[in-house]
Amino acid sequence: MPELPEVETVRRGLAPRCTGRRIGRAEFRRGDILIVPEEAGDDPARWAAPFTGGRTIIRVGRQGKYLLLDMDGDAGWAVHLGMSGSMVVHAEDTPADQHTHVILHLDDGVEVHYRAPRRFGRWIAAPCGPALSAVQDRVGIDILDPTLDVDEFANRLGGSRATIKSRLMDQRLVAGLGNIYADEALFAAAVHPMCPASDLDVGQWATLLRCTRAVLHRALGNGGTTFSSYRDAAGRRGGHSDHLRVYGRESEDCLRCSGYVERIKVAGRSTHCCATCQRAPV
DNA sequence: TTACTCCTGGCC
DNA sequence: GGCCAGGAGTAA
Repeated sequence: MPELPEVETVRRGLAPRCTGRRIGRAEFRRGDILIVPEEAGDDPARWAAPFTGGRTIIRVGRQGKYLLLDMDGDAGWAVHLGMSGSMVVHAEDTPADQHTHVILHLDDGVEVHYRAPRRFGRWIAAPCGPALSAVQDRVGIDILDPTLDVDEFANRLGGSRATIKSRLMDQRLVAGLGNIYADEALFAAAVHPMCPASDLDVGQWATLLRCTRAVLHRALGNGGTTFSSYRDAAGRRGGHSDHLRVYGRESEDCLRCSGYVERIKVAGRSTHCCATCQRAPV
């Protein structure tokens, strides 16, 4: 389940292989993952291929969970991996299975395969601007953006009685966290996931921001978390699964106190936390 | 704020 | 055979 560390790992793998390369041919093998301008009509894949082929990739960026492929001619793609997507660099003429929905054939023979078995991923076209312009209304400041300070973090997420976990996962407020790392961050900060966001005090906001970033950096250092399908740009699994401290550890001992990890539902998502050392809402 | 939808592989 | 996982959009 690609969240920020996984998407950033993919980006770091793709960038050196793709930046400055011309896309000789772009193969869009199915249209239903594409979000393109209305004038594309009912055959988005047919619109997307010439829009992409022949252009040069000038930057591979990321904001939150979106990969941003900027191309020359002021155009781009914001690519979301959904929960099972991968972007893998292959040699020329590598066979693709039925889950491979996009193949970019680069001018040096490299192929970039976008695979998304569960098809939750999307390619969102930016027809006349950088890739980010296609998604800027749905993705807020990246949680690792150094210009995001504690005050702004608290301003964005606080001011609502909604649970802190649902606020942390709202990509429009702060982008990058999904279900796994929201649980990990809240555990690290010893904040209960059901705590109303507006109840956090100044110290807790500071701790939460610091812990969230530490959790993400640690996961990045391990190449992300793989449970089943996630792969980096070289097709490798992530190594962080064994380092998770609370996610997926239902009824096991808490790693910080004498309590145990329980699994509850918060905002409709399965949530792992320690009811003993993560301060529960009053 | 909650519930449903999309989709498929993996598991019981 | 059915349920679960989950990001994000939408509907109730």
